[in-house]
Amino acid sequence: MKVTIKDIATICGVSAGTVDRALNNRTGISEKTKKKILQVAKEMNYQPDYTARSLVMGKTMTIGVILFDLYNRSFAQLLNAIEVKARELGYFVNITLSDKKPESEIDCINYLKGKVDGVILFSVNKGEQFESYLSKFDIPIITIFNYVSEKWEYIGIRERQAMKDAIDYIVGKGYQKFIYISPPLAYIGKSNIYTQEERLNGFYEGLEKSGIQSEPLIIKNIEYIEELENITFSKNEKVAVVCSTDLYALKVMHYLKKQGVNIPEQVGVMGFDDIDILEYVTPRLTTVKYPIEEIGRRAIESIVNKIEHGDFVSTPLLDYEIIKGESI
Amino acid sequence: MKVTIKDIATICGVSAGTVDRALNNRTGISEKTKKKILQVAKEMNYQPDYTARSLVMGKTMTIGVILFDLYNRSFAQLLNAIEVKARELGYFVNITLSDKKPESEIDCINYLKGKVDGVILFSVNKGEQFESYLSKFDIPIITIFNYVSEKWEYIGIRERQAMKDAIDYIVGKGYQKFIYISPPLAYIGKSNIYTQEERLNGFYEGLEKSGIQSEPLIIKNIEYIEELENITFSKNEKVAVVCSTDLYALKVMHYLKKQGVNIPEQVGVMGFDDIDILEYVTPRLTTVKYPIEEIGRRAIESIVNKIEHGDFVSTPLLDYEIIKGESI
DNA sequence: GTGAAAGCGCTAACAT
DNA sequence: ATGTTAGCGCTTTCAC
Repeated sequence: MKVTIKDIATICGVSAGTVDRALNNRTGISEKTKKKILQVAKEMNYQPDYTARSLVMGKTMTIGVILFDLYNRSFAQLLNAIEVKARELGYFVNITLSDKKPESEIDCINYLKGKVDGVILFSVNKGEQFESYLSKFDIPIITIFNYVSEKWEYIGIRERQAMKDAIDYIVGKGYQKFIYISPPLAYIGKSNIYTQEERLNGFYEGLEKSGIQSEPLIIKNIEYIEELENITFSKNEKVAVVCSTDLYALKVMHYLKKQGVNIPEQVGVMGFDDIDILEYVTPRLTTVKYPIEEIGRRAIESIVNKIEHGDFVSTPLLDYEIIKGESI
Repeated sequence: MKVTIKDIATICGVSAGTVDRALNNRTGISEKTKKKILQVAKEMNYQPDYTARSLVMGKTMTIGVILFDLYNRSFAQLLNAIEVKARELGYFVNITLSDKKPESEIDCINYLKGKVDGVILFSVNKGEQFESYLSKFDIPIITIFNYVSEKWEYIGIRERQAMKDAIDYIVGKGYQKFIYISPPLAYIGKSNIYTQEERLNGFYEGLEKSGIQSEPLIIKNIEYIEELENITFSKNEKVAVVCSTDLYALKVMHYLKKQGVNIPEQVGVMGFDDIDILEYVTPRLTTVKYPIEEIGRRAIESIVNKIEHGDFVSTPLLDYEIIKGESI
């Protein structure tokens, strides 16, 4: 049967309060009794009941995480980092998935309500209505990647600057014509696609800075490969296809290879994310790498600090690195 | 502030017991009072306190999951399925990662002790000692993928038969020489690599059935690419490189392409898992697909049934499908 | 049909 | 230094 604090108290001939003092390193107990209690507890293989502790302390020792799904390759790394860091600080993690549906995200929040001490939110919602909803939610929330507003603590990377630098790099390679692929942009105004918008902004800024004249083609269609099918890539044009995510870039490369187009001579391809499977793909995709695990760890640290000491640990936007592959 | 059952009781002029009856559809309450209570609860936006409920019911409504990491591409699908199904049945999911270290897996089990009502275990441990350890763990456990012993409920796929069929298929394509790559086999006897062993068994059975004479080369070295570097693939030999996991196969293809080896004419490559990124890789890898999400769902269903009604729902080994690509 | 009371295992405030 | 008591929010038993 389950060993409780009471059992130990009875055996040691002390009260439950004293056992509590011993078990939790509190003051007001003699070394002698403490030692004895600790030993008995160990012998009996005592395991504290976290539920009871939560109830009396009003804390669940759990952090909720809301993501839209787990299919983005980098989320595995993110969750790994979150899980490890949380455990290190004595917290559990409860992951919920919104499946990219704004309504479903609200469900997740409701679901976590009362079950967790804080929430790490990669939001697909935004807007006033959503914010007023979030405001009623009385536990700490930290947003990651998709910015909601200045009211909410945020951790992210310098997406805009990263894409701007990437364009700079590409122009340096002699590319003059640009195609930009980012299907999520179709959801502009409908859901929170902050990171995607920032990347696009960086793209424009990069073009401007480099003085590129020709108008870029922006593809927001999820059937972006079909859009490419309408384009004939002439031998001496050097078109750069900039993709807002590695997955799009991989699909584009796959298509181009099938068409017998030379990469990077004829068409260059650029990705963003540096997902781990790039290691297995030829040619090596040129992309932007950012410290996703760092984001996870910092999010946990910050929210735990908020829970325990009242303040978030604010983090500057994290830096990135351009991975120079062979695709552009 | 938080609304409790007591608040509602006071407002409605009834006792807490009655509120409980109304909120939880219990018998012994008049329609009238029930309706009123429900309405007040809604108006006040009452949210039950799951911690308190857990304490009194002795159940946490949480299922623990132990995996070694999240980097295997298919685990995202597995967890997605688990998460969704668990929520559907009213349970939370608490994921812990053992990082492939047997000691760390024990930590995970200890960690989950008392925090969950049941555990889904993808074990890296095995052996008598481990089993006696598991036996002391007094909540239901269901093992997936890596079989521990007949004492533990298990859900998996027909790995052996799948690999056997795959070999049959490959032989049918005219391949006569075989290389088998499976680095986890180096841990034989040290950790639980049941699925990998089964695949290897299937490989041997397949060769035997097909009457292949030439001895296969079995590579158990994690530096398997380096091993391949020592091999010269002649133009007219048709060597089949069978990999126990898609990730190895991708790396092998990547290497062969760099070497200018023709796939599948000169060397054929076979994978196992059908991870989603295969979609982006040329040539399309031939591989084995199995219903990983089904495993997740069934594991949850079975363990919840055990928790609530005392019995697991036993599941036959699940079936697979050979995905005929262009790599072999 | 409803109320009162006990108690889940633990912590914290107040006595001694 | 230690014991006593109350109570976290809920469920459940037993009266009425």
